[in-house]
Amino acid sequence: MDDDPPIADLVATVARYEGWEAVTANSGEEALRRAAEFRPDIVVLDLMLPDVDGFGVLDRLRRSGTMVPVVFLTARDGVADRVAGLTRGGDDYLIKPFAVEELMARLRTVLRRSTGPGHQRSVLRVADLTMDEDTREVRRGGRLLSLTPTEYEVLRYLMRRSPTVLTKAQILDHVWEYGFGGRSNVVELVVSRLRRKLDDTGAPLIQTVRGFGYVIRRAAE
Amino acid sequence: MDDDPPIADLVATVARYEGWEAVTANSGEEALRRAAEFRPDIVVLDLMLPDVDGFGVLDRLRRSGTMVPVVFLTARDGVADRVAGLTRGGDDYLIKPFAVEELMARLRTVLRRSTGPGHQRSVLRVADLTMDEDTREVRRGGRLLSLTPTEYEVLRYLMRRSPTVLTKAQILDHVWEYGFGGRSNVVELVVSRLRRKLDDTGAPLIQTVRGFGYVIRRAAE
DNA sequence: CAGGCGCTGTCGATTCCCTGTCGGTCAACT
DNA sequence: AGTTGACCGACAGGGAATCGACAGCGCCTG
Repeated sequence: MDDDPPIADLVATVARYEGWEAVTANSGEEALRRAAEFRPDIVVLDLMLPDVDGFGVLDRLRRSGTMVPVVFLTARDGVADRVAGLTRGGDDYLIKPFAVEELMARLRTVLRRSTGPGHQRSVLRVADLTMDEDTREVRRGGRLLSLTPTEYEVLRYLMRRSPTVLTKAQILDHVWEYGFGGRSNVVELVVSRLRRKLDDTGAPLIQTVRGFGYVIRRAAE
Repeated sequence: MDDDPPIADLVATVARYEGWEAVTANSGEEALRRAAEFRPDIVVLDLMLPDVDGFGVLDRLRRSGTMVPVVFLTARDGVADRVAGLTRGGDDYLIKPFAVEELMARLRTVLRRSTGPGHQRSVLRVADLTMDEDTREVRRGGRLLSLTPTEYEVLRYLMRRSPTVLTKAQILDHVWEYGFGGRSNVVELVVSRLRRKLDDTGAPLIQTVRGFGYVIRRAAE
């Protein structure tokens, strides 16, 4: 549910890629109509709607009795503060421009805690490397690693998609904010820094596929 | 059970987040009906109902023979004094606007008193730090600390959710009253003050996850 | 009712760390 | 051996976190 098609499509595409069904709407009216018939498990609502008031949409959504969790999108200098208070219930919000993986991570988190009874932890694992998404602890063979936010995000994306090989462009598009200008070697750089921290102990985990991209997986035969 | 959907939703969402089941009602009639079929363990009743008399609801609830504990919500200049007389027997009340963590803490306390046989104490513990929610005593390795109300609430939230990493927005949304505008660094400040008191003795307990938020947990290896 | 005190939040200075750019070097494939 | 792609050291700009100083407020006390 969004205002400008690019963003809505972006979100829908990524969600579908994740294996979810997704429908989009270009106005508040349409959003409410489609939500009523589609019965979504989660709603992504852009509050910077040109014609409609995003909060109005939210109100009517709630008033119709649905408790579906909502994740809001908002511009930095927009209604960010008014939104802030809405994260209380387990709903969440992101400031545009955001990174696609960040959005998906938030959606997964909200879904996990809104549907499941207890908070079952989400722990990613590749070989002897583990990542706990609640505590943000990353361990290689038990040893705790200290990662910066960017390193953490890149590693999460690699682990989540493991053992798929990802191109640098894919990594850039998912982990950095959409519209990131830097056609540079940031990805290489972050991978390099990650390797230094990860492979400090044990065999190399992140492997280069020359001319294509990177994978994280147990060293191949 | 509430008047305006936002507050009712807020309460229900937070309760569900805690792992509880929750149903809401938009009128006194509906509240009584749903209470009869749902058989709740606890009722949150907003006394500032536009059409219905909150006390009437309470009376009829009691008249129907249920001893379910009730926690009231009321405006500051409302019927606070009349409510006070009703809070005997394990019930309680909050003045709006309240902080959600405060509400949840009260609900937990009332439930503990009403269902449990004896008053089993609720003591939170992280490493050598303990918090007794009955006596409000906080100790670091036996040494008693003197915390201000805000510090106490922030610490409780951090301890209760430990070892999950919480964003500043989460902390702000849960510990401060809903509708708190503060686009400021209050959270950072309170954490700073807490640290000075906590880490006075022993290793740092509240850790910064740069670019993300804070956790309280035993210092990592 | 004035004064004092403790609590809370704002402001701003400082420090530290993260991030991305540049460019030289190295490795791999042809 | 040449060419292309990958790696990573060094550096600088910017942003995040911390905390001292202070002001407003409410509460208690005299």
